[in-house]
Amino acid sequence: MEQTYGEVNQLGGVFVNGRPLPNAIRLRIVELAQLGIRPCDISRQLRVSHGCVSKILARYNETGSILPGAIGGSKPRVTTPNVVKNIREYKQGDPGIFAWEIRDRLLADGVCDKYNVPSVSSISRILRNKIGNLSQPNQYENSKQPPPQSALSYNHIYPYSYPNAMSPTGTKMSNAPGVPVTAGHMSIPRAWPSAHTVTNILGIRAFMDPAAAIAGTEGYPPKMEDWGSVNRTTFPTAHGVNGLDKSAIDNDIKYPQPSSTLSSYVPACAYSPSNQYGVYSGPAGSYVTPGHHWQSQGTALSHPASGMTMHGGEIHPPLSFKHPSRDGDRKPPSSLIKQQHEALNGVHGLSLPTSSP
DNA sequence: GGCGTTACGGTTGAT
DNA sequence: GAATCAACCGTAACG
Repeated sequence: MEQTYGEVNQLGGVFVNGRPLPNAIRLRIVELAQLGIRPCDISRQLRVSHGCVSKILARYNETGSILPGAIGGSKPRVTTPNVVKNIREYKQGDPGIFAWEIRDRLLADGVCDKYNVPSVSSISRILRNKIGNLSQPNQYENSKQPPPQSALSYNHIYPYSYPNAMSPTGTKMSNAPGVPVTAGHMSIPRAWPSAHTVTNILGIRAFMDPAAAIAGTEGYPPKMEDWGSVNRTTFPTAHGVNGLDKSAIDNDIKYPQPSSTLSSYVPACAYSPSNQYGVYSGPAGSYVTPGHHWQSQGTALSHPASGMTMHGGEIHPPLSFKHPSRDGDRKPPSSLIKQQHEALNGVHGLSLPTSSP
Protein backbone atom coordinates (compact mmCIF):
# COMPACT_ATOMS: atom_id res chain seq x y z
CA MET A 1 0.00 0.00 0.00
CA GLU A 2 2.69 2.38 0.91
CA GLN A 3 5.05 1.17 -1.70
CA THR A 4 6.42 3.60 -4.14
CA TYR A 5 5.55 2.99 -7.71
CA GLY A 6 4.41 4.86 -10.65
CA GLU A 7 4.58 5.14 -14.32
CA VAL A 8 5.87 7.78 -16.60
CA ASN A 9 3.67 9.19 -19.27
CA GLN A 10 4.68 10.46 -22.64
CA LEU A 11 5.34 13.87 -21.22
CA GLY A 12 7.66 12.56 -18.61
CA GLY A 13 5.23 13.01 -15.83
CA VAL A 14 4.82 10.46 -13.14
CA PHE A 15 1.44 9.01 -12.48
CA VAL A 16 -0.07 6.01 -10.82
CA ASN A 17 -2.43 4.18 -13.01
CA GLY A 18 -5.88 4.10 -11.60
CA ARG A 19 -5.20 6.71 -9.01
CA PRO A 20 -6.03 10.38 -9.10
CA LEU A 21 -3.40 12.98 -9.59
CA PRO A 22 -2.31 14.70 -6.42
CA ASN A 23 -4.43 17.53 -5.30
CA ALA A 24 -1.50 19.83 -5.75
CA ILE A 25 -1.32 19.05 -9.41
CA ARG A 26 -5.02 19.28 -9.82
CA LEU A 27 -5.08 22.61 -8.18
CA ARG A 28 -2.28 23.91 -10.31
CA ILE A 29 -4.06 22.81 -13.41
CA VAL A 30 -7.02 24.89 -12.42
CA GLU A 31 -4.91 27.78 -11.32
CA LEU A 32 -2.98 27.90 -14.53
CA ALA A 33 -6.15 27.69 -16.50
CA GLN A 34 -7.57 30.53 -14.50
CA LEU A 35 -4.54 32.53 -15.39
CA GLY A 36 -5.38 32.10 -18.98
CA ILE A 37 -2.84 29.49 -19.78
CA ARG A 38 -3.94 27.12 -22.43
CA PRO A 39 -4.65 23.54 -21.47
CA CYS A 40 -2.03 22.30 -23.86
CA ASP A 41 0.58 24.38 -22.10
CA ILE A 42 -0.66 23.29 -18.73
CA SER A 43 -0.35 19.77 -19.94
CA ARG A 44 3.22 20.32 -20.94
CA GLN A 45 4.12 22.29 -17.89
CA LEU A 46 2.74 19.84 -15.41
CA ARG A 47 3.46 16.83 -17.56
CA VAL A 48 -0.07 15.67 -17.37
CA SER A 49 -1.87 14.38 -20.37
CA HIS A 50 -4.04 16.91 -22.04
CA GLY A 51 -6.96 14.62 -21.70
CA CYS A 52 -6.53 14.70 -18.01
CA VAL A 53 -6.15 18.45 -17.98
CA SER A 54 -9.27 18.73 -20.03
CA LYS A 55 -11.10 16.43 -17.73
CA ILE A 56 -10.10 18.21 -14.58
CA LEU A 57 -10.91 21.60 -15.99
CA ALA A 58 -14.22 20.41 -17.28
CA ARG A 59 -15.06 19.01 -13.94
CA TYR A 60 -14.01 22.14 -12.23
CA ASN A 61 -16.15 24.22 -14.49
CA GLU A 62 -19.02 21.95 -13.89
CA THR A 63 -18.81 21.33 -10.21
CA GLY A 64 -16.47 23.91 -8.83
CA SER A 65 -14.31 21.25 -7.38
CA ILE A 66 -11.01 19.92 -8.53
CA LEU A 67 -11.19 16.91 -6.32
CA PRO A 68 -11.48 13.49 -7.84
CA GLY A 69 -14.68 11.64 -7.49
CA ALA A 70 -15.35 8.95 -5.03
CA ILE A 71 -13.58 5.86 -6.15
CA GLY A 72 -14.96 2.49 -5.48
CA GLY A 73 -17.91 1.56 -3.49
CA SER A 74 -21.36 0.86 -4.57
CA LYS A 75 -24.46 2.78 -5.19
CA PRO A 76 -26.60 3.38 -2.20
CA ARG A 77 -28.99 0.62 -1.56
CA VAL A 78 -32.48 1.29 -2.63
CA THR A 79 -33.89 -0.97 0.00
CA THR A 80 -33.67 1.61 2.69
CA PRO A 81 -35.32 1.03 6.02
CA ASN A 82 -38.03 3.39 5.01
CA VAL A 83 -38.71 1.42 1.87
CA VAL A 84 -38.74 -1.81 3.78
CA LYS A 85 -41.09 -0.34 6.29
CA ASN A 86 -43.48 0.73 3.58
CA ILE A 87 -43.29 -2.58 1.86
CA ARG A 88 -44.13 -4.23 5.11
CA GLU A 89 -47.10 -1.98 5.57
CA TYR A 90 -48.31 -2.72 2.09
CA LYS A 91 -47.91 -6.39 2.69
CA GLN A 92 -49.66 -6.24 6.00
CA GLY A 93 -52.49 -4.27 4.51
CA ASP A 94 -52.82 -6.64 1.61
CA PRO A 95 -51.09 -9.98 2.11
CA GLY A 96 -51.87 -10.93 -1.44
CA ILE A 97 -50.24 -7.94 -2.97
CA PHE A 98 -47.82 -8.59 -5.78
CA ALA A 99 -44.32 -7.28 -5.83
CA TRP A 100 -45.01 -5.19 -8.87
CA GLU A 101 -47.97 -3.70 -7.11
CA ILE A 102 -45.79 -2.81 -4.21
CA ARG A 103 -43.40 -1.24 -6.62
CA ASP A 104 -46.16 0.84 -8.11
CA ARG A 105 -47.34 1.89 -4.71
CA LEU A 106 -43.88 2.91 -3.66
CA LEU A 107 -43.82 5.16 -6.65
CA ALA A 108 -47.34 6.38 -6.21
CA ASP A 109 -46.84 7.17 -2.56
CA GLY A 110 -43.65 8.95 -3.21
CA VAL A 111 -41.64 6.60 -1.08
CA CYS A 112 -39.39 6.09 -4.02
CA ASP A 113 -38.94 7.70 -7.33
CA LYS A 114 -38.21 6.08 -10.60
CA TYR A 115 -34.52 6.26 -9.91
CA ASN A 116 -34.43 4.46 -6.67
CA VAL A 117 -37.44 2.29 -6.64
CA PRO A 118 -36.44 -1.28 -5.96
CA SER A 119 -36.87 -3.78 -8.69
CA VAL A 120 -39.59 -6.33 -8.46
CA SER A 121 -37.03 -8.95 -7.68
CA SER A 122 -35.64 -6.79 -4.93
CA ILE A 123 -39.07 -6.36 -3.48
CA SER A 124 -39.60 -10.07 -3.66
CA ARG A 125 -36.36 -10.60 -1.84
CA ILE A 126 -37.37 -8.11 0.79
CA LEU A 127 -40.66 -9.84 1.21
CA ARG A 128 -38.93 -13.15 1.51
CA ASN A 129 -36.02 -12.20 3.68
CA LYS A 130 -37.13 -9.30 5.76
CA ILE A 131 -40.85 -9.44 5.85
CA GLY A 132 -41.44 -13.08 5.44
CA ASN A 133 -41.55 -13.49 9.15
CA LEU A 134 -43.43 -10.52 10.40
CA SER A 135 -43.36 -11.79 13.89
CA GLN A 136 -39.70 -11.08 14.15
CA PRO A 137 -38.75 -7.69 15.41
CA ASN A 138 -37.64 -5.44 12.70
CA GLN A 139 -34.02 -4.59 12.65
CA TYR A 140 -34.71 -1.11 11.51
CA GLU A 141 -37.52 -0.25 13.75
CA ASN A 142 -35.47 -1.24 16.69
CA SER A 143 -32.87 1.18 15.71
CA LYS A 144 -32.98 4.83 15.15
CA GLN A 145 -35.12 5.70 12.23
CA PRO A 146 -33.29 7.24 9.38
CA PRO A 147 -34.26 10.64 8.15
CA PRO A 148 -37.19 10.77 5.83
CA GLN A 149 -36.23 9.48 2.48
CA SER A 150 -39.30 9.91 0.47
CA ALA A 151 -38.63 10.49 -3.16
CA LEU A 152 -35.01 9.96 -2.51
CA SER A 153 -33.11 10.03 -5.71
CA TYR A 154 -29.50 9.43 -6.42
CA ASN A 155 -29.05 13.09 -6.85
CA HIS A 156 -29.89 13.65 -3.30
CA ILE A 157 -27.30 13.40 -0.70
CA TYR A 158 -27.59 9.89 0.36
CA PRO A 159 -27.27 9.31 4.05
CA TYR A 160 -24.18 7.34 3.44
CA SER A 161 -22.37 8.30 6.53
CA TYR A 162 -20.60 5.68 8.43
CA PRO A 163 -22.60 4.16 11.19
CA ASN A 164 -20.35 5.90 13.55
CA ALA A 165 -18.94 9.06 12.18
CA MET A 166 -16.10 8.94 14.59
CA SER A 167 -15.31 5.40 13.63
CA PRO A 168 -11.75 5.47 14.82
CA THR A 169 -11.85 1.77 14.65
CA GLY A 170 -11.42 1.86 10.95
CA THR A 171 -8.71 -0.66 10.91
CA LYS A 172 -7.79 -0.04 7.35
CA MET A 173 -6.84 3.47 8.16
CA SER A 174 -3.52 3.13 9.75
CA ASN A 175 -2.13 6.18 11.28
CA ALA A 176 1.34 6.18 10.01
CA PRO A 177 3.81 7.75 12.35
CA GLY A 178 5.02 11.09 11.31
CA VAL A 179 2.19 11.60 8.98
CA PRO A 180 -0.07 14.39 9.95
CA VAL A 181 -3.48 13.26 10.74
CA THR A 182 -6.19 15.37 9.50
CA ALA A 183 -9.62 16.15 10.45
CA GLY A 184 -13.15 16.15 9.34
CA HIS A 185 -12.89 13.60 6.69
CA MET A 186 -15.34 11.02 7.64
CA SER A 187 -18.94 10.65 6.88
CA ILE A 188 -18.94 12.31 3.58
CA PRO A 189 -22.24 11.61 2.08
CA ARG A 190 -21.96 10.04 -1.25
CA ALA A 191 -24.34 10.83 -3.98
CA TRP A 192 -25.05 9.06 -7.16
CA PRO A 193 -24.92 9.11 -10.02
CA SER A 194 -22.79 12.15 -9.85
CA ALA A 195 -20.17 11.89 -7.24
CA HIS A 196 -18.94 15.24 -8.28
CA THR A 197 -21.49 17.43 -6.78
CA VAL A 198 -19.94 20.35 -5.11
CA THR A 199 -21.42 19.55 -1.79
CA ASN A 200 -20.28 16.04 -2.00
CA ILE A 201 -16.76 16.63 -3.07
CA LEU A 202 -16.17 19.60 -0.92
CA GLY A 203 -17.54 17.84 2.04
CA ILE A 204 -20.13 20.42 2.79
CA ARG A 205 -21.46 18.11 5.36
CA ALA A 206 -18.86 19.59 7.59
CA PHE A 207 -20.96 22.69 7.59
CA MET A 208 -24.10 20.90 8.44
CA ASP A 209 -22.56 18.47 10.81
CA PRO A 210 -19.69 19.98 12.70
CA ALA A 211 -19.44 16.85 14.72
CA ALA A 212 -18.59 14.97 11.63
CA ALA A 213 -15.96 17.46 10.77
CA ILE A 214 -14.44 17.17 14.16
CA ALA A 215 -14.68 13.46 14.14
CA GLY A 216 -11.62 13.12 12.04
CA THR A 217 -9.39 14.53 14.67
CA GLU A 218 -9.62 11.22 16.35
CA GLY A 219 -6.82 9.92 14.29
CA TYR A 220 -8.70 8.59 11.36
CA PRO A 221 -6.84 9.60 8.28
CA PRO A 222 -9.02 10.70 5.48
CA LYS A 223 -9.77 8.56 2.60
CA MET A 224 -8.60 10.25 -0.48
CA GLU A 225 -12.11 10.57 -1.68
CA ASP A 226 -12.78 12.42 1.48
CA TRP A 227 -10.23 15.10 0.96
CA GLY A 228 -12.90 17.58 0.56
CA SER A 229 -13.78 17.42 4.13
CA VAL A 230 -10.33 17.86 5.43
CA ASN A 231 -10.46 20.57 7.94
CA ARG A 232 -7.56 22.81 7.47
CA THR A 233 -7.87 24.40 10.82
CA THR A 234 -6.68 21.33 12.53
CA PHE A 235 -3.30 21.28 10.97
CA PRO A 236 -1.96 24.76 10.81
CA THR A 237 0.82 23.94 8.47
CA ALA A 238 1.51 21.12 6.18
CA HIS A 239 4.64 20.13 7.96
CA GLY A 240 3.83 21.48 11.29
CA VAL A 241 3.61 18.14 12.92
CA ASN A 242 6.91 16.61 12.27
CA GLY A 243 8.53 19.02 10.00
CA LEU A 244 9.12 17.76 6.56
CA ASP A 245 8.10 14.23 6.49
CA LYS A 246 9.57 11.92 3.99
CA SER A 247 6.49 11.74 1.93
CA ALA A 248 6.55 15.44 1.43
CA ILE A 249 10.12 15.32 0.33
CA ASP A 250 9.42 12.53 -2.04
CA ASN A 251 6.66 14.51 -3.47
CA ASP A 252 8.88 17.41 -4.13
CA ILE A 253 11.41 15.26 -5.74
CA LYS A 254 9.11 13.49 -8.03
CA TYR A 255 6.90 16.40 -8.62
CA PRO A 256 9.39 19.22 -8.74
CA GLN A 257 7.15 21.86 -7.45
CA PRO A 258 7.43 24.59 -4.93
CA SER A 259 5.82 22.75 -2.16
CA SER A 260 6.86 25.40 0.27
CA THR A 261 4.34 27.62 -1.28
CA LEU A 262 1.88 25.14 -2.50
CA SER A 263 1.70 23.33 0.73
CA SER A 264 0.50 26.44 2.38
CA TYR A 265 -2.86 25.78 0.97
CA VAL A 266 -2.36 22.21 0.08
CA PRO A 267 -1.61 20.62 3.37
CA ALA A 268 0.14 17.39 3.68
CA CYS A 269 -2.68 15.28 4.77
CA ALA A 270 -4.85 15.60 1.78
CA TYR A 271 -3.55 12.30 0.68
CA SER A 272 -4.12 10.06 3.51
CA PRO A 273 -1.26 7.82 4.43
CA SER A 274 -3.35 4.90 3.60
CA ASN A 275 -3.79 6.22 0.13
CA GLN A 276 -0.45 7.69 -0.45
CA TYR A 277 1.85 6.44 -3.00
CA GLY A 278 5.39 7.46 -2.82
CA VAL A 279 5.13 9.47 -5.90
CA TYR A 280 2.07 11.24 -4.77
CA SER A 281 2.49 11.56 -1.14
CA GLY A 282 3.20 14.79 0.48
CA PRO A 283 1.64 18.14 0.48
CA ALA A 284 -1.70 18.10 -0.95
CA GLY A 285 -4.59 20.06 -0.31
CA SER A 286 -7.29 21.30 1.73
CA TYR A 287 -7.51 24.32 -0.38
CA VAL A 288 -10.99 23.19 -0.80
CA THR A 289 -11.67 23.29 2.80
CA PRO A 290 -15.16 22.55 3.81
CA GLY A 291 -14.57 23.54 7.34
CA HIS A 292 -16.60 26.35 8.61
CA HIS A 293 -13.64 28.64 8.80
CA TRP A 294 -12.63 28.79 5.27
CA GLN A 295 -14.53 31.82 4.37
CA SER A 296 -12.70 33.79 6.88
CA GLN A 297 -9.27 32.54 6.07
CA GLY A 298 -7.03 34.03 3.57
CA THR A 299 -8.03 34.41 0.03
CA ALA A 300 -11.04 32.57 -1.09
CA LEU A 301 -11.29 30.99 -4.43
CA SER A 302 -14.69 31.23 -5.79
CA HIS A 303 -16.15 29.26 -8.51
CA PRO A 304 -18.28 31.23 -10.87
CA ALA A 305 -20.60 28.47 -11.81
CA SER A 306 -21.32 26.95 -8.51
CA GLY A 307 -20.93 29.87 -6.25
CA MET A 308 -18.72 27.71 -4.19
CA THR A 309 -15.87 29.27 -2.42
CA MET A 310 -12.70 27.37 -2.38
CA HIS A 311 -10.39 28.17 0.36
CA GLY A 312 -7.36 29.72 -1.05
CA GLY A 313 -5.26 29.60 2.01
CA GLU A 314 -2.34 31.79 1.28
CA ILE A 315 -2.90 32.08 -2.35
CA HIS A 316 -1.76 35.38 -3.55
CA PRO A 317 -4.25 37.82 -4.89
CA PRO A 318 -3.10 37.44 -8.46
CA LEU A 319 -4.30 33.91 -8.25
CA SER A 320 -7.83 34.85 -7.69
CA PHE A 321 -9.70 32.63 -9.97
CA LYS A 322 -11.00 33.98 -13.14
CA HIS A 323 -13.21 32.01 -15.31
CA PRO A 324 -11.44 31.51 -18.58
CA SER A 325 -14.57 30.99 -20.49
CA ARG A 326 -15.70 34.36 -19.38
CA ASP A 327 -12.46 36.07 -19.91
CA GLY A 328 -12.80 35.34 -23.51
CA ASP A 329 -9.26 36.36 -24.13
CA ARG A 330 -7.30 33.31 -23.41
CA LYS A 331 -3.84 34.11 -24.44
CA PRO A 332 -1.25 31.81 -25.74
CA PRO A 333 1.65 31.39 -23.41
CA SER A 334 3.87 33.29 -25.69
CA SER A 335 1.78 36.32 -25.11
CA LEU A 336 1.31 35.89 -21.45
CA ILE A 337 1.37 39.14 -19.78
CA LYS A 338 4.21 39.78 -17.47
CA GLN A 339 1.98 39.70 -14.50
CA GLN A 340 0.95 36.18 -15.23
CA HIS A 341 4.50 35.04 -15.42
CA GLU A 342 5.32 36.81 -12.25
CA ALA A 343 2.35 35.35 -10.56
CA LEU A 344 3.32 31.90 -11.55
CA ASN A 345 6.96 32.29 -10.92
CA GLY A 346 6.47 34.05 -7.71
CA VAL A 347 3.69 32.04 -6.30
CA HIS A 348 4.45 28.63 -7.57
CA GLY A 349 7.98 28.89 -8.66
CA LEU A 350 6.87 27.81 -12.04
CA SER A 351 8.88 28.59 -15.03
CA LEU A 352 6.40 28.69 -17.76
CA PRO A 353 7.43 27.02 -20.91
CA THR A 354 6.32 28.28 -24.19
CA SER A 355 4.34 26.26 -26.57
CA SER A 356 7.26 25.90 -28.85
CA PRO A 357 10.45 25.06 -27.10
C1' DG B 1 -1.43 22.34 -33.16
C1' DG B 2 -5.27 22.38 -29.88
C1' DC B 3 -8.83 20.03 -27.77
C1' DG B 4 -12.92 17.00 -26.83
C1' DT B 5 -13.87 12.27 -26.58
C1' DT B 6 -13.20 7.53 -25.65
C1' DA B 7 -11.02 2.87 -25.17
C1' DC B 8 -8.14 0.87 -22.13
C1' DG B 9 -5.93 -0.92 -18.12
C1' DG B 10 -5.78 0.01 -13.63
C1' DT B 11 -7.45 0.98 -8.44
C1' DT B 12 -10.83 1.20 -4.93
C1' DG B 13 -14.55 0.10 -1.88
C1' DA B 14 -19.16 -1.89 -0.98
C1' DT B 15 -21.62 -6.06 -1.30
C1' DG C 1 -11.48 -13.58 3.36
C1' DA C 2 -12.06 -13.92 -1.58
C1' DA C 3 -14.86 -12.77 -5.50
C1' DT C 4 -17.70 -9.74 -7.85
C1' DC C 5 -19.34 -5.49 -9.31
C1' DA C 6 -19.49 -0.81 -10.37
C1' DA C 7 -17.70 3.28 -9.49
C1' DC C 8 -13.54 6.10 -10.38
C1' DC C 9 -8.74 7.20 -12.22
C1' DG C 10 -5.11 9.02 -16.04
C1' DT C 11 -3.09 7.83 -20.30
C1' DA C 12 -2.99 7.34 -25.07
C1' DA C 13 -4.99 7.68 -29.30
C1' DC C 14 -8.29 9.27 -32.45
C1' DG C 15 -10.88 12.69 -35.05
